[in-house]
Amino acid sequence: MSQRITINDVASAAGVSRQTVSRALNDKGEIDGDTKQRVLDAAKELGYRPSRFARGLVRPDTTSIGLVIPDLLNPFFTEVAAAALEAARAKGWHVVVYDTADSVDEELSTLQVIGSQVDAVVGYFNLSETQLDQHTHGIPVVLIGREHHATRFSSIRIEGAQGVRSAVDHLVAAGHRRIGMLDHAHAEPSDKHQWFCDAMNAHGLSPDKVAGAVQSVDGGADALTRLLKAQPDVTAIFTFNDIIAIGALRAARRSGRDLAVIGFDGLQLGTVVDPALTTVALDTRKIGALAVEQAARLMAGDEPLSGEDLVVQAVLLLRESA
Amino acid sequence: MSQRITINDVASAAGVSRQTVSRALNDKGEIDGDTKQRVLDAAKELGYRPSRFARGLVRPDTTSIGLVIPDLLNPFFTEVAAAALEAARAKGWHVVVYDTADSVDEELSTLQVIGSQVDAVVGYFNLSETQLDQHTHGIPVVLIGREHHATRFSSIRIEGAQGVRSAVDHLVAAGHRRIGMLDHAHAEPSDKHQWFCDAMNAHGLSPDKVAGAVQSVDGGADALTRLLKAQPDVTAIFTFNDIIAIGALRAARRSGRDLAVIGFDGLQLGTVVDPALTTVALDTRKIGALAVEQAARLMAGDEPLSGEDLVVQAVLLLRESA
DNA sequence: AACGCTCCCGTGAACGTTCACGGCGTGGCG
DNA sequence: CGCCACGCCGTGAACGTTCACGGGAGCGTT
Repeated sequence: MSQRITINDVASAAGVSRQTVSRALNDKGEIDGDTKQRVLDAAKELGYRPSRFARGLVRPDTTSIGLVIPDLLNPFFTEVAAAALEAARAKGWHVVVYDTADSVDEELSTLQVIGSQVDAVVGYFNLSETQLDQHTHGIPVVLIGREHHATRFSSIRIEGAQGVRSAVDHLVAAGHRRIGMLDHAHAEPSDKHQWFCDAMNAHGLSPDKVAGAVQSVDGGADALTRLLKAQPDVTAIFTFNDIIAIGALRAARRSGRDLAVIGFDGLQLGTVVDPALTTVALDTRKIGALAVEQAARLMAGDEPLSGEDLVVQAVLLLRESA
Repeated sequence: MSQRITINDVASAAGVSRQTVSRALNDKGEIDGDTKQRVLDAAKELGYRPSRFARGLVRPDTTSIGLVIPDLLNPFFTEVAAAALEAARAKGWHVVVYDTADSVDEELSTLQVIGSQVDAVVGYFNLSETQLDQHTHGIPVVLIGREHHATRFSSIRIEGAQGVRSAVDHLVAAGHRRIGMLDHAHAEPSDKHQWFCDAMNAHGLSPDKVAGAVQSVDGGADALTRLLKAQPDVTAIFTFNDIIAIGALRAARRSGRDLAVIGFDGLQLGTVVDPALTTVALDTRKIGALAVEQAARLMAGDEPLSGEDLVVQAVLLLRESA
């Protein structure tokens, strides 16, 4: 029936041996021109396709890593993914991409199947470390934006306190005193909110004008109008991410208000809106490259990067919106 | 030295046989609880990691496809990729993503290495079919937005004439007569330019107001100012893609001009700008899903999709910019 | 004529895992 | 006591390819 066509089938069809077929297909030399052509014809005729597994077994020269992303359509993750892809290509690696839709179930089912396909995993997870450990079949794991404990794991740390501080400094220097924030809509406040509070306190300002926003453009617009209704005297805002900031920007312009806006992420996207978005930027290329580099060290058993080498600093990126 | 740790190493370390180790690691049953734990400990101790090749050889149950994209940072391709990822996940497939940076060299080097890693290839190529045939090691290939000839290949066709026609109809109905176009900057005009000309001619309008634009926001802004300088009486424009359209929109607003703009692609991104971009939309989800489905049929040897089932129709998507 | 070299080509072995089978001990039942 | 069933474990074989080696034919040189 639908048996697989092996190199032996091609060999007997062409009247030669395995090895000769192998030589013909891999441009090895030590083969006559005519025989080579005959073998190639036979292979095409039979629809022969070498088994990547058998080849990988005997010549284990290709490594591939899994890249786990919560939502590829979110431009931030797209940028990280593109950076990781580029870094991996430079090493000659293959990257298998998984989109978990920010769901723990999807993460689990991804992990289930990932172990037997890749040599290391890099990305974003909501799963607990215990669960990661359990389902990951012993391969190296690099967590982005999250702490780790087991030695098999490693993590890229995102450090934003200074960047947010600069943003608030900038707003204060421009004369703003009543500065609000649009945080995410989850139950517990984000890291960014904490950084914002610290920065405000350092200026003796009270960080009490906060609203939660769904992570979308409309969510940002919505949250801004709510915040403005409750706190009409706000003159500037800082947001959880650029997407929300863009929504806020739109809402402000539509209501004819002059409002300074600073986002977070540093997306390219921020340059297409008008005014271009001032933002606390993360170097997504660095994040991707670091993650891949760290995976490389973990796999090779080299001294892994650590401490300061593994943190990505957020920095204020001045454009037009503040 | 840096020899690979095999199942046999674990076996002798735990004082059992291969098979028992295999059972322990795969939750197979037929194994004592204590022995299982001992094996697991030994495996962790040694840092054992099963070879995906050996496993794949004996149990060939996982299929994976290659997705080749010219530029992941271009939101259009991101959307296609996300759709393909989703469709593949539904089938339990793995997707290896390659970004070729729109370069023929990168396409070649990608192909070089792709054959031994995936069971089918889906995506965008500039390479000639002969070259594809040569470097693709006999695996099925699905070309997006491009014709094919060999039977091993298949292609998803993008049909935009009607959509562009609707766009021009819409502009004409709104009273516009002097309608320009911002095409891409390549030597030969694009398909979209042809469609545009046909639509204009159908209205007895002359499609002579055309400028070439680099595919970026700035490129679009730039091209628009050039076009407006040469043709000051233009009241509406159609663009090669949404990115260019967004640039044009910005340039128009900054110069205080009231200009109707219609883009092409239907990106989500078009909703974040203000005014939201009216555009001739392509169903990226359908493109991705179709490509994966077709790859599935090719691999299974089933009757492949053909004719009308393989075309994606562009349709006018009215938002605010026209 | 013997030797060596080059050009082709074929044969065992190995890669690391799982499958199919068989075996051994223990306990229960007739 | 004999038999079978069951739980646990080990041994050959197989998956499909490449590597290392060996060998024969043809030709030129000594």
